[in-house]
Amino acid sequence: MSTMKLGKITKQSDAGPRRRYDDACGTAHALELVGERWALLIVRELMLGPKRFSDLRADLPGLSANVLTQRLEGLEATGILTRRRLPPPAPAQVYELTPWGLEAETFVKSMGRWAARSPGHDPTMQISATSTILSFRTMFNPERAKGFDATIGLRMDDQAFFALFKDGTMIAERTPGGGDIDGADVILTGSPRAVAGFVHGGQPLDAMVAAGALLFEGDRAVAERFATLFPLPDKVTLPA
Amino acid sequence: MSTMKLGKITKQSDAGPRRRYDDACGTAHALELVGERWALLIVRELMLGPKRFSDLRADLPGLSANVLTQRLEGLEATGILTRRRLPPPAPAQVYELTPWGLEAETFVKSMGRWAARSPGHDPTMQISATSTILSFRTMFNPERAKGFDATIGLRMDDQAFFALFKDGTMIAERTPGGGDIDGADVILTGSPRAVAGFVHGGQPLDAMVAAGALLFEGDRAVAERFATLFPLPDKVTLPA
DNA sequence: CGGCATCCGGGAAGATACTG
DNA sequence: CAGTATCTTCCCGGATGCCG
Repeated sequence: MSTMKLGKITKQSDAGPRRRYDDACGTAHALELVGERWALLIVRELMLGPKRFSDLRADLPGLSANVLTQRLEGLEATGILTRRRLPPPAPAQVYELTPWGLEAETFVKSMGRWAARSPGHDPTMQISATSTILSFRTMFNPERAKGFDATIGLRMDDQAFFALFKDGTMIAERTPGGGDIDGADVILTGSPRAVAGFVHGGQPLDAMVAAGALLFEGDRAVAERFATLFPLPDKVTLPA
Repeated sequence: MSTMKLGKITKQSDAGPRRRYDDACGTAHALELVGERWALLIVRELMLGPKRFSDLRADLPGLSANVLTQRLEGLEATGILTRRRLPPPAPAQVYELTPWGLEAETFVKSMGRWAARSPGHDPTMQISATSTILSFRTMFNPERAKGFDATIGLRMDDQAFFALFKDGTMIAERTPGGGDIDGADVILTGSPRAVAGFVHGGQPLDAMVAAGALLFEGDRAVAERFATLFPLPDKVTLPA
């Protein structure tokens, strides 16, 4: 084997599914873009900002490196994400949604809201930090946030997020560097699952803190109020 | 091989995908419900009312009976659709979305709108009658329909549809029996592809009628106006 | 360690033929 | 018309290993 670098030639980086639907319908085309297994979950994980290959692997347990590579190639080829190299300080490669890729948030949330009504949906399973924040954006009820002005800081999986409430609106995002939420009225630290259990599952704050699942700092009343702003939709009752 | 009928015993009709995502995120659960190949397109085809097995096969070329059976079982088991037997006159079996299944229209349309911006989307391909009507619902622009009061009848694939415009709103549906659109201001008859070509593709009515692709009856001005009410979103320009 | 390529086993999807 | 049975193909998932 020589050291010749011919690898790229044989690569024939095809993107997209080999099996077509041959359908002009927009929905069918959407499925060709993000309908393959894991594709939409990868998009979801990038919704709050760029991530590295290994971040994606960590946040999507069960997804093999093999398939992740294929999906990233496909999503890049269709213009949903781009691959970018970070500046010298941390010369890592990250994957980032394009503006159009970001627009997928609309239907990703819409799908989540619909599926949350399924009798088969179990909200107590493993969940990623990104999914948790997106679930806030999905289930946020402006009515309930009337008159609630506060900032909530969240630490999950060594990342920092914040939710800023003002005039019945919410902005929920990931902080760029991973820090800088110190001025928040409340800071909650714990696994995404614990945070979701508190906010969506209605589990009492005291119990979770006592169990060591959640770390709490700041104004207790604000935290309690925060947990009421994201009501889950009613479950469907199957005709059966 | 004996003629013993043991088939049902070994059938173990499981529904849903064997491969799980194990993710509490609503989006992930949605993918377990309708993320398998063809599943969402079957849901789409039922969006305007019940259909028979063979209707679905006809409207989804490329989908084999094999897979259709599996999907229908899965979608029934999760409560997205039900199987119903029609009364004596036509003792056929039909598949019908449950109320919850119908709610999927929200994100089906949202996906379609998003994907229509894809550079890879080719609206001139084959399309089903149902998709065409759904594309009207998706792309309808109330602003452009201000002051437009009219009823458009459509005949596609031996089914009848209508679009009723009033006060800047639109109701677009399939007629139950397949007829009764005779009072419409305009009646267009042709393949879904031809209708979509006229409405979305901006192809001139005269040319299409001359080519025999479209049959036109009624008020020409109304027809021309109708074709302006569903502007497609701008295509994405890839950074390349 | 991050980003792949490669090989392998199991299972889902596709095509065709066949049955009540 | 409404599926079922069978065979083939190919995708998915896991493991391993290469290379910077």
